[in-house]
Parts: sequence; C-alpha cells; structure tokens
Amino acid sequence: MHDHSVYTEETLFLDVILPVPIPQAFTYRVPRDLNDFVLIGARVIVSFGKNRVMTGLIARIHHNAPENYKAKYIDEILDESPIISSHQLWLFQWMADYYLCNVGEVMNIALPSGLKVSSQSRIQINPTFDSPELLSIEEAEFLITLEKNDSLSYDELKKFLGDIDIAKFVKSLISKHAVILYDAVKEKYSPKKLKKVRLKRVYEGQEEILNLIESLEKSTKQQEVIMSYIQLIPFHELQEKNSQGITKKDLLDLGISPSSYKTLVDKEILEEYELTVSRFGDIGKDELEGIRLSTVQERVSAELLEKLEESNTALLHGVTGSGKTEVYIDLIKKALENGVQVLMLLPEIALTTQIVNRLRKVFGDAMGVYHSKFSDNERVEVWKGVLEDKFSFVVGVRSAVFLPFENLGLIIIDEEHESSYKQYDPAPRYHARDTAIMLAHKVGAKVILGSATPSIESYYHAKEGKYGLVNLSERFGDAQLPKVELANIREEKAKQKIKSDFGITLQDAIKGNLEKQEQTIIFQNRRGYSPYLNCEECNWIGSCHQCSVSLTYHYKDHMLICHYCGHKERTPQVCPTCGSGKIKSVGIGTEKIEDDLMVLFPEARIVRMDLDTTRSKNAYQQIIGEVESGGVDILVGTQMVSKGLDFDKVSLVGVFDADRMIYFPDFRSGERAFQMLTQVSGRAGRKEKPGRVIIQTNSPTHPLLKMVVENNYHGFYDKEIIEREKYNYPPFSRLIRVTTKHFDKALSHAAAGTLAQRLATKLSKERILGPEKAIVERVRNQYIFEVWIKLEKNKLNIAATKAFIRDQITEMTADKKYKSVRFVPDVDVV
DNA sequence: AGCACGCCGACT
DNA sequence: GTCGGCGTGCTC
Repeated sequence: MHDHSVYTEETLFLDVILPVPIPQAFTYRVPRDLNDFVLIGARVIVSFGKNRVMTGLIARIHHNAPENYKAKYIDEILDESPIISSHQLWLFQWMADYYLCNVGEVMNIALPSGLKVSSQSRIQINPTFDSPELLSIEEAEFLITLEKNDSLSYDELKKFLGDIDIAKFVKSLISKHAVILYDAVKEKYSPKKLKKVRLKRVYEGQEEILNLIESLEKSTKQQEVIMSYIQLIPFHELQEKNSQGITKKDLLDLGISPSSYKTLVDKEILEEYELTVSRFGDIGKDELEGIRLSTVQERVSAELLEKLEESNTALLHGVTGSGKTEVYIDLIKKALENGVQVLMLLPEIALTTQIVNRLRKVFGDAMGVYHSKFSDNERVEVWKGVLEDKFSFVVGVRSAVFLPFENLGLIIIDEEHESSYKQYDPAPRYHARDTAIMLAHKVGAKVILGSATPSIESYYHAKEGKYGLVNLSERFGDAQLPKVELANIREEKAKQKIKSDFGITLQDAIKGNLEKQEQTIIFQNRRGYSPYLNCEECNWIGSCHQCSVSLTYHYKDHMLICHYCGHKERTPQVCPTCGSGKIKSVGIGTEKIEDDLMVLFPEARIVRMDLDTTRSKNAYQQIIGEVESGGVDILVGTQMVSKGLDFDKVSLVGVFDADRMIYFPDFRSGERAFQMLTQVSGRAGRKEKPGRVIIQTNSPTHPLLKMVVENNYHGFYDKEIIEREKYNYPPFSRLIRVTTKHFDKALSHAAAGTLAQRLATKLSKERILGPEKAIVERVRNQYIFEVWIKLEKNKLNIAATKAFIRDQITEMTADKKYKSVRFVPDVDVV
C-alpha cells in the first residue's frame, strides 16, 4: 500500500551502511534539496527504528524505490567529501563475506567512534503546558530548574535529581505533557583549542609599554603580570613575538595573581584568543635524524625490493636484535620518495615503546600514530590527516588497516606471527595481516612481513614461493645470540631441601647479575599471585560461580579474581566448606614471583609488568623508562616483557614454567611456545655482551626446547609442518569455528549438534568436528560448545562454502527452538 | 545489537 | 488493580 506517485524520476535513494549487526542494506530517500550533495563514502545522519538516530555511510546511490516499504528520509549529510577511500567499501564487503559477519559490524569497528555521531535525548519544557496542578511537588520543583536550563540531557538530569529513577520520573512528566523529549545530534570530534593571551597591539611600541607600566604604578600586582609577560615574550626585541602570544596556562603558572590577570583582560590591556592546534606535537624538520645501514642491512633491503618485483608479499625472517627496524625505515623512505603512502602495523603492546620514538626521529610529523590508547579525538585527527595526505606514513595497531589511504604503496607488518593481529571479540573477527594482504592485492601495494619467528602459515607460503623470502640471520653490530640453557626444575627441587620455585641455577645467575649490576628479566605468562587456592583438609578449590574456572588469588588486594568474567571476591580466611584454616595457594603467577624475589634478594630493585600494573595510560611507558634508566634490577612480567623491548643492560632472562605453554591442548601450542620462548630469549644481551637465558622445565629433553636452545627455527618449522600436514591443520586447511552460547547447557549442546549435522549434509562428516565443550565450558553462566569446520585448500569453493555456513546459521537462528542461542563464527581461528 | 511492545507473576 | 519481569519481533 504505498503511494509511489510521490517518487519522481529524480528521487534519489541511498543504500546506507549502519553500524548494526543486521545483514541487509537500508534504503533511505534523499530530500530534494540535498540531491546535489550526496556522494558515496560520505556520512549521513538517519533515524532508525522508533527512537534512534545514527551515523551511516552512503554505499550506493540509485533510483530504485523499495517495493515493500516506504523509505525514510535522511536527516543530514555530514561530509562534503568522502571520509573513506574508494576501496574501502569493497574491503568492508570482503571482510563481511570472508569473516562471516555483517558490513555494519565492519563499519562499526573500522571508523573511529569520533566519526560516528550519536544522538542524545534531551528534555525541554513543553511550551503549551498549562496544568501545573497535575504535578507532584518534586516535579514542580524540577520544572523550575528545567526552565532555567533551556534543555537537559539525561546525564545532566542526574546532577539535579540525584539517585532517583530518572527514566520513570521523565516518563511521568511526559505523560502529563509537561515536558517534551527530542534528539540532539552532535559531532563528537572537536579540534583542540589552545587558550592563548597576548598584549593588545596598541602597547607593542617601546614608548607605549613604558607608559603602560608607569600607569600601573599603583596596582603592583597588575604591573607584575605585565613584567612577567615581557620577560617571557621579549617583544621589544622582536615585535612579531607579541602576536604569537603565550598560552594562558604558561602565564598563570608563573604564580601571578589570577584576579589581576583578569582585570587586565577586562581593561583590554591583555587580550585572550584561541588557537586550533594539532594534538600531536610538531617536530622541526632540522631535528630529524638520518639512518645508516650496515652492509648486511643494506643487502637485505635491496633483496626485499628485488623479491617484491616478483611477488606482492615478502617475508623478512630476521633474528631478534638484527635491526629489522633500520631495514623497514630504509624501505619506508624509499616508498615515500616514490610518492606512495605507507602503513606499518605493530602489535598493540610493542607500539607504545621505543620503536615509535625511533620512527618519530626519522619521519617527524609526516608520520601518524594510530593506537587504541589514544583518545577518540586523536584517532579522528590521524584519520583526517590520512585523508588530507598530511600523514603519508602511519604506524599503528590492527585497526590501522582501516585508515583511508588512497594511494597506498607499501604495508609493513612487523612481528607478523603475533596473535594480537587477530581480533577476537566482537565481530568482525578479522586478522589484520591477512586483511592487509588482501587490501594490498586489491590496490596494487606491496607487503613486507617481518618476524624472528614467522608463523607457520607465512613461512609455508614463503617456502612454496607464494611470498618472497629474505633472511637476516646475524644480530646487528657484533652482538651475539644469547646462550640458552635448560634447568631441570624437578631435579633442582629434589636437591634443594627448601621447596622453592626458583631453581638453584636461576638463583645463582640472578645473584651474579646483581653483583655485576646488570639487569634481569623474569618471564612467567600468568598474572596474579597463584592460579588457585586449595584447602588441604577437604580439597576445596576456589572457583568462579559463573564460570567453570578457578579464581586467581591476587595478593596485593587480597582478592580472588576470575580472569574470564572479572568477578571479584574477598579471599576467605577459612575454608568455606570445612572451616579449616589450611588454605594454600597453589601455582605461580607474576605476583608471587615478585614476592619470592623480594625475599631472596631483599636489596634488589624489582618491578612487575603485567595487565595489573599497566592499567593506566602511562604506566607501561613509565616502567620501561625506569628499566631503561637503570633504576630496576629485576623486571618480572607476563608476555608483555617478551615483545619488542630492547634494553642494553639486560643480560639474563629467566623463564618459569615453560611446560605449561608446551603442553597446552591445542594444535598451535607448539608454535606459540616456540615463538614466545625465542622472543623472550631475544631480550637478553645486546651490543657486545652475549646474554644468558635460563628456562626452567620438567621436561628438558622435549624436542621443542632443544630447538629453542639451538635457536633452530628451521628445525622447528620442519617438524611442525609435518604434523600440520598429517592432521590437515592450517596451512593445509582453513579452520572455522562456530561457538554456541546459552544459559541452558543442553540447549547450547543441542544447537551445536544440530548445526554440525546440518553442515555435514553438504560438507561431509570428515570436515566437521564436534560439538565439543569449550576448554572453559561456562563463562558468565553461558555454556559454550564448539563446532569446528576444516576446509582443505584448493578443493572447495571457499566463498560458496562460507555462504553455505552462513545460511545454516541463519536458518537455525530462525528456528524457534534455537532462537535464543548465540552462534559465533570465527574464521581462521588463532 | 538495541529497543519497544506485550503478556504473565508479586506487590502498593 | 499496577509494576516490572524478559520473550518476541523489527529496524529502510
């Protein structure tokens, strides 16, 4: 029943991508006066559903009126030019198809939230309201407040109304027609403004300023202000200095009287003004440093360029400390000289550190940094900077693959094996490395993958000739690779009478290092004090009531914490089941190691670095600074200490509990363990001193550890690839996991089972594994089951198969029985 | 995903 | 009688 007559030939329709997890596109109508302003890739504001206003992205402009519904009008067009590059809509769609999610979800993750305006409900007095007798006393009082304030947001309401149920309160007012609700849309991004101050021009002259000072004879405080200003801005030497002024803060920081300052402003002797500035400090061109490559580095750089002639992607396999960064810098410079844009991806935790400072020194403010610890405004600034070609080079984390490069020529992915390149939650569960390779392929850019311990996938592709392969097997300068030793912890424990987790070998080594005043890193990939508490009487174990895991004991705040759902509870004094006081902590986390070290080496300066000590924005940087300046003897930490850190004075690395990594029940455990152990070993010894690494283990004869000791990546790879082929794991197949989640265990299990059956009809049973319980079976009271799909390469039409899987999930969700079950597909699980 | 609508139990 | 619990359905 739609009146199509209202549509004329000129009526424009837009397919808009909205940040919602719904597969279909949404078609809106363009009000005629905006016809000339629509363009693909610009943002629009639209209302969606009953009460929502959102930012969407124009994906298509057409004349086809939708048949089954009447299109709504768009409210507003936000941009005069596209805010994404011309390839990005394609990339979004590719990601949605490949990673089994919706374009809206991709867009939601791709755009920095500063570019997604949101609506905020505000309330206002209804001007036609004339029945105050209906109101309660509180309501009447509130109306007076509201009258004074024009309109208020929900957040502001809280200030006036305190702890009451605001929704209910407002609802009542609306029902009495006393107030009206409306949606206000606001752009979130705001440029940074600096409050500055300068002397009015009329006082700039030599004579004028002297007269001014004289005239303030009686107001000494004000005179002081002027004198301080002149001292900071000696404009009598150079007149232009006054027009540049000084920030208000800098002036007030001198300790001058704020009230006198204000008087001067009021008297129009000083004038305040605002300056829009970049959030990123500027570096002068003359401060930039050049680089000098070693002969080896130069050769490697040339070799990479050569390989990139033949293939789009090249893998740089360079041992830790070989100076890969210098090679990258060289290649980035060359690419920039060719006039193309460059993107460099780094894993999250490596980015805050030394490498950015190093790059900044070379590239100055032509380089943008895109990081999740940056504020929204900062991220929008980088985004816009890329659009305007202010940054021709950006270094960033995973999500930097979404930046709107129009002329991308080179992508460098450092530490390409890092699993943090894969997004885990929420959708899109994408791999930034693979996405970058796909994007590069589309736009004709080149990709360099770098790692000391390449992922099995990448190395396989290199060996197969799909990627170019370049080796850099010497450390930079005269540096030698560290000497890695295994310490049989079981034997050592037996020999030592005292039961300690520090074997005698490691203890002696630390002691020696302290005497030599050299630094030590202790690595244990587990935070907290101990992974669980155990009652010696009744064998009770503290576990989370909503997840099937034990609670980790945190000593510092004396809490038991669930590392899955975040639940916290006080540590019991006595056993909750039998009442005995014999509760023991079992296992070792970083906190306990720190504690033990303080007892063993009371004079040592010990610092711990893990999620718990680096929560605040600058904590990580601070710790690194402390270590660099030599203010720390021993650094204890989780995987954070194993990545990208570069300390000259660290000559010893100790590894606890290597066994747990090796024996993790997962086909990637070997790869992960080898990478982690090799990476952390690489932290030991730089410059002339060879470092020493001690790995404590119960299985010193394990072949993987042997490879780590020998720094034998190839041996490890050869062994691993045989296993992968034998069991048809990646890179010989693609793995897709579909997880089901539900509060009802049986229903979750049944849903996974039915899905497995459905998938098997077309894909055959051999390709389907499960359903199986997830390793952590229950999280936040939801039961989790997994179905694994193994798709061998080159035999199946992958796109069609993915579509089939998607359809099966859609059909199951449509089934009443499984409606409330959550299905979560994850493609290329890491 | 959100959000409104709507149909059943425990309270002023 | 109503408040509010969360199952269900829809979003251009």
